[in-house]
Amino acid sequence: MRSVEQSASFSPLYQQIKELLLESLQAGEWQPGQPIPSEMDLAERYKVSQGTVRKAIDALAAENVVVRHQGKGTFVASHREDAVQFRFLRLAPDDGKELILKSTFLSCESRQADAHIAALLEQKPSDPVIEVKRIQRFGGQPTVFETIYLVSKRFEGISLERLSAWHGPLYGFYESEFNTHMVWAEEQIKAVNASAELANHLNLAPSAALLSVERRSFTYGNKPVEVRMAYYETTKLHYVNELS
Amino acid sequence: MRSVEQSASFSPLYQQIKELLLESLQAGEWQPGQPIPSEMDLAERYKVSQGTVRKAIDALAAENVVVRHQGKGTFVASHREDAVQFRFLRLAPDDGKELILKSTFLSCESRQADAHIAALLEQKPSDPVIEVKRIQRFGGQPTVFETIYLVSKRFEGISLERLSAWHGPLYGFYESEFNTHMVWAEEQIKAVNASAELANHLNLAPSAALLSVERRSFTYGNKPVEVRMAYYETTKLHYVNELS
DNA sequence: CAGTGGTCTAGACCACTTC
DNA sequence: AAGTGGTCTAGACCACTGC
Repeated sequence: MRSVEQSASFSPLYQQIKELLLESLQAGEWQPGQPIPSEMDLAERYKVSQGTVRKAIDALAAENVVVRHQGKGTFVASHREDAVQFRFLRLAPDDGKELILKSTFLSCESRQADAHIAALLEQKPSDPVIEVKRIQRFGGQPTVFETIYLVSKRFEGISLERLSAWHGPLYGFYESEFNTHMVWAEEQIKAVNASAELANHLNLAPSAALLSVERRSFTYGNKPVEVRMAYYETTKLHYVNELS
Repeated sequence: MRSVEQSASFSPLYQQIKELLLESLQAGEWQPGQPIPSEMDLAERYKVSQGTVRKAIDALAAENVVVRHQGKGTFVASHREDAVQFRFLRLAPDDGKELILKSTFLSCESRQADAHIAALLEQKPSDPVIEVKRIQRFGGQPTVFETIYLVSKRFEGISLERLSAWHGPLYGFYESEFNTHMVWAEEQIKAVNASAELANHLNLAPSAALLSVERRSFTYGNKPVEVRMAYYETTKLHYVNELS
């Protein structure tokens, strides 16, 4: 009864449906925040049972690609929604209060990527990348200094003005203005002593300990599109992680 | 047809089955590394369909409480298996090679918990706790200094000799010797400057930057049983995290 | 009330492991 | 060949949302 033939490496039907759904998402057929068709409609479209579509969507929901709402529908995940923020911003104040960061963008320039950044973004070393720098303040204190590298092709037209005019999480900005939704990211964390430049930016004694967080973010299809080199001043904040 | 009546706050059958399975695990009915009964047997036991048992086990597998092996059975998760190591040890060498740490235990004493530790372990401030200190070396260099606090009741008879005689991950030791399996943990990470004592232990210049990792680990039933205060020297290693 | 996702069942068949 | 988990189907019914 299965409508797709089996190959040497067996892939269950619901996996294939999942891939088809991902392709539609990648192609922009359904936009972040908007509903995808109902399970019944998709079952009809792909000529499989509702249960099989359900399993495909379950897998996408487990990966936070899609969000289910009983009685309403299934929606494409969006960074413009509050609940999603803390998946990518793993900082919390030590006193348990709410985290409020205030962003100031310092620069936004196109430059040739160095070999390391180019490799991380899967670009040719000669390709240009966009470099953005910003500071975030917590309770008035400069607390986070970030250098952000973006794949040029995807973010054409980005500027210091547009960044500064945006209020809200950066990933919401990418989504609204550049049609780019981040699906997941990997981080490498170290403790480092502040350089003279960093100490200056963050108003610290030189050699103060800072948390160094290198993040690489991926959009649909596991394409890396952003690399961040961040430094967190962690006397009043901490990075939170759950091992499960 | 459902064999359990509904209450004010609706809980689906498979959730209830999941809770029953967790109770059996907590009671030690099935031991880590050993198989639980087949889905058919469990369906018979709880008088539900195989599909419902399946959904309960799916949930437990998603939480890493249990591991499925097609054709063989479903097994209680164990820290004595290689694959599980990296869920709780999130360190990786910068050069991409394999991580090999060599443990040396420094002390193991019973002492009265201070208020903070007692609260984290959900003990009364007057209750005793066990305090263990150890150093881990990476490529000969002292790299990790840890102070570990354990709930006394669960770890009666622990000693420096027994700790030193064990080879392998500590969580495997807890499992084998004290019948205690860790299910999940939460970590709070900061960057700090090394104290004189730490600099001495880790053979560093004073005020070197160290990664401070405070971990609280939980066994079945979300009972906290271990707190760790660890310091990582991160010039050749980094902490890895995936945001998904 | 209709439409959505969520649960539960029963049965058939597939893939993998072990004997 | 027998037993395990894994897939797929079809149908019934439940819970939640919005008109």
